[in-house]
Amino acid sequence: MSNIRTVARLAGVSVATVSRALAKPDLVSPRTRKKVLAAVEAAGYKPNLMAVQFRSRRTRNLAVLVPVIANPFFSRVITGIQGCAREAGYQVLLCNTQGREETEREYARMVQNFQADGVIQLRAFDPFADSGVGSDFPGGLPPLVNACEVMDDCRYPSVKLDNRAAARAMTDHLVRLGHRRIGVIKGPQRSPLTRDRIAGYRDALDAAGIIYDETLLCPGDFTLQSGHRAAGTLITRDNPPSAIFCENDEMAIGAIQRIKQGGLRVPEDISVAGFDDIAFASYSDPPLTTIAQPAEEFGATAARLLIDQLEGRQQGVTHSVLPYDLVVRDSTGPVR
Amino acid sequence: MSNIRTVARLAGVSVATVSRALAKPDLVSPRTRKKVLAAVEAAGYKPNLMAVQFRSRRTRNLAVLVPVIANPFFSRVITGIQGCAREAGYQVLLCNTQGREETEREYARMVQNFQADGVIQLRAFDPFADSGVGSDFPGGLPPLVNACEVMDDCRYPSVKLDNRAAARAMTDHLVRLGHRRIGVIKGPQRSPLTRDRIAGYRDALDAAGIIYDETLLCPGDFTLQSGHRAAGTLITRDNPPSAIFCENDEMAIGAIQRIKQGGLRVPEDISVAGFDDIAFASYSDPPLTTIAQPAEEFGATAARLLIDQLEGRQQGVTHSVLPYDLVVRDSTGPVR
DNA sequence: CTGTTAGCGCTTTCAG
DNA sequence: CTGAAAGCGCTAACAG
Repeated sequence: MSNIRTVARLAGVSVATVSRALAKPDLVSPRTRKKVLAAVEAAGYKPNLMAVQFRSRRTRNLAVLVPVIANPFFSRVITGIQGCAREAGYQVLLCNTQGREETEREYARMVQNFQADGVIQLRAFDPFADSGVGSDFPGGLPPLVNACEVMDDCRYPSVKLDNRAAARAMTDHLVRLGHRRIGVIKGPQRSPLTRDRIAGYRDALDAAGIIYDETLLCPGDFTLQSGHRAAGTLITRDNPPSAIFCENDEMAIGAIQRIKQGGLRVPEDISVAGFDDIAFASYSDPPLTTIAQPAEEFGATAARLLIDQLEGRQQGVTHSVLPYDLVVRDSTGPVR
Repeated sequence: MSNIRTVARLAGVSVATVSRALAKPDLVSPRTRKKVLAAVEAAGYKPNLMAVQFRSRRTRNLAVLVPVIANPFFSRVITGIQGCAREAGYQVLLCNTQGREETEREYARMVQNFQADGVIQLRAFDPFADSGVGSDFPGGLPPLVNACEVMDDCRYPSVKLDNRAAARAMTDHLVRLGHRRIGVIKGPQRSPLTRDRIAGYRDALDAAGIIYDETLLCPGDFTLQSGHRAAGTLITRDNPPSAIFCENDEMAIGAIQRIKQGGLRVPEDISVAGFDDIAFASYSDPPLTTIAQPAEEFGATAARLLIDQLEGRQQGVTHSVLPYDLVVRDSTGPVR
């Protein structure tokens, strides 16, 4: 394996010149540059990035903390992150955390260990809280961007949807169709997503003069199974809802299956709405009415924000809110 | 940021001793070890992994080349890789390649650049071919493991399914139900997966004395859309098939939608079978008959093989074949 | 514009 | 069992 010294010798210049010719071409005369490049070629030289990183104290790695990789929504977000990172010359270190705080803290430590330059956290949890870090970083703020599910009073740059407004828009849609008993299949209890979407749901109810009935809310955990189960609970109770708003598409798809198994039709007997607009949403039967989120853009924006911060191109903490889109398909219809 | 020298001073020992106390505790007396650990604590010392990696010439990073991250099957494979890597103290560098050879080559170069110790390739393409590498590595073989879609005569360790046998099992199942005109929605033309599955399909046909009719095969690209489109072609032709074998679940789900839109019922009018058994397969309507693959295990096995190779715990090139499982649900039924 | 020089933080011989 | 010393491959002052 040839190193920078080999190249220097071959080109008849110093190692510093080789380094410059490669990293900062305009600081070197065209002639020398050409010589160096030729020598690089001849030696089959590949810079040892480990050494480069070590010396320049930057890894160009971004650690991405994902609760569950195998989730179509997160997959899209990751795709967005990876695309933007690549363009900017960064790599993505994937960290599957299962939403465990200890695991998240451990991965976040990669920044202190110099394994990664920054962190993108896709969950509302601060892995640096009480870690005594902070003073080590400019502005006392570890290089983290919080995306998708964002902490309250987030001290980091963030990217999210206006979940409350989106949930309200969806509920309004159901109300306009005449529904007054609208069930909800919720996401994980402690998530701000869940709380905000419920708030939006209540906003719409209030505006329509419908009284809020807590017994219409069922817990879920964003899986197909939990949607299936929760729908079972809702449709077999006394006085079941005429519509169900699910906090993500997977649960909606699970719910639709359960409803049909109960001998009911969607949307004739009961309307079902989702959230996210994953690829499968338009292929469910019936195709799902849902809220489309720009998932790839979440990722790209988060990466952009983080990289700007890392490269000192950022003043202040930006909180970005991305637009949603109510997509009406066939799983919702007028109340009977 | 404290470094190893700070700790040495605090503990009243040399830096070498600190290094040993941390990396190879049994080479150091218990008393010294205790002193060092206390000093580490007091200084809030975190080893600079960049330096460690640089010095020891290992990154503990695995580069994973994925054609499309946003694909439920690959998501599961990645989950498996990441879990195994984490246990062994490795990180996963995610590389979304869109199946572009140039991008794959570029990412594979991370190994030569010392950004990653090894590569897991999920596609049947050798990113090191003709790169003149080889002599740099023990056994002349770059540290790569090929998983899921495996190259022919693969020179690397590999993990795959017996796709031919699996496709035959599925086709046999359809034949047993009385189907004799069985359409196929294929994967990408040049993929060994496609070729092997078609071979298995033909095996079953031959065994049943059914003549192979090439016009029953439709191209697809593993997306929902392509399944939808291809099914349209098949059901609107003269003498349409009574069953369709799709080379993955997404295309099957797309196909089912198209069939229903054509006013036909699944499986009464036409049976549909998939491949992969993604989570959505059991939630389609009707639930999909498919071939289950141990996706997470693909990932875990690939990671294990690669790490064994990296740590010199491997002699010879292992080719692992994982078991499939025919899962019969409701999308296939007897021919009318 | 280019060369000299001094390390980055750590691991690893090699002596003791 | 421990310390001294060398050096991994590269970058970044600093002089010229």
